[in-house]
Amino acid sequence: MVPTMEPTTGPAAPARLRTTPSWLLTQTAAHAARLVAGALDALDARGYHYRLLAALDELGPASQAELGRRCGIDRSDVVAVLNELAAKDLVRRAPDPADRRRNVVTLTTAGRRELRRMADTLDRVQDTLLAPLSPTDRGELTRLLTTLLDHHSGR
Amino acid sequence: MVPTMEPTTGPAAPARLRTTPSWLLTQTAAHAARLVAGALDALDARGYHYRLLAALDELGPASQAELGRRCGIDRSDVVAVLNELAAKDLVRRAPDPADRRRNVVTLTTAGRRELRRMADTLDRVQDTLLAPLSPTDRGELTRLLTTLLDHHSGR
DNA sequence: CTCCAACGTTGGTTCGGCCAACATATCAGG
DNA sequence: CCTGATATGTTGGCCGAACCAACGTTGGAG
Repeated sequence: MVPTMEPTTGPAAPARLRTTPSWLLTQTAAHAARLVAGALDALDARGYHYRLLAALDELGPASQAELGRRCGIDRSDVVAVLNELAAKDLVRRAPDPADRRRNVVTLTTAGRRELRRMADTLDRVQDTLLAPLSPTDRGELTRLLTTLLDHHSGR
Repeated sequence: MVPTMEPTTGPAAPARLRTTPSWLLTQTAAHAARLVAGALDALDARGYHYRLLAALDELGPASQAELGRRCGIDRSDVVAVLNELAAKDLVRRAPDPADRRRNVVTLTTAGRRELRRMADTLDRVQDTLLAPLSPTDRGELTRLLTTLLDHHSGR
């Protein structure tokens, strides 16, 4: 299930909070996460699933550690999510002959198809999320956030 | 304890993610949350504690439900956090004579002092967080996020 | 050959955000 | 006046994202 939380016209938050960037960031992110979760829920997926599928699509077959590093997901969490993806045959996991420590994770055809559905769904979510912003503002926001993200994730 | 996660120069994330606003938002928010949590941890506090103290300082004595509404914190969570704050004498909880369903929560002197410390700490965090942005950009970011937040929280 | 590093895996933890249920108290309508 | 809807505080849960420690296996560099 997924949170409902419709337009509950809440009273204004304290000014001290409303003017604190970190608060603005985490709150808007929370709203974004709600939208994403709600949309992915209909596809029986979560954020981690999409991230891994997207990475696999872009990188091609990769090890679990590599996937985790790319997506900012802990190795241990990658295991669990990959189990779920494999159970749905969206992904295949095979031992790497070249390095027997590794598993080579491969995107299946069904996986690629499912990724597409998720991507389409999420595209619509982005529009809902950014609804009040002009195209220019959307670009600005992306630029600013990218700058922050690059800065805070080791260059 | 608090997550460490220093500048682990991670490999670039998939482009599909890096260009998705909701992803940028949640990721930067995660970094922000780490910084905030780390800073507040030194004061033996969490985000919820700061939010409630800040709201109390701005609203004056208020009921728990009101506080929750203002801060976007669930009633049930307010109870727990208020217990912790009361245990440290940062806050006092008394039954409202005018409406016996309610508790009137009051900020103590120690509470006001502690709020100050937190606010100072968090001010420094904002600077760390926004380090790579010019003053102009910081303003822009604040503006954009505020717009989004207002839009998505019932006007 | 020996260590150390990397990998996958298991089994935890924390924090923010939720929901359901209940008892008590208030309040508005019949 | 009574009765039913509504608000409040409280308890006790749940979930997702993000972490961490530890273990056995495997690889590689010295």
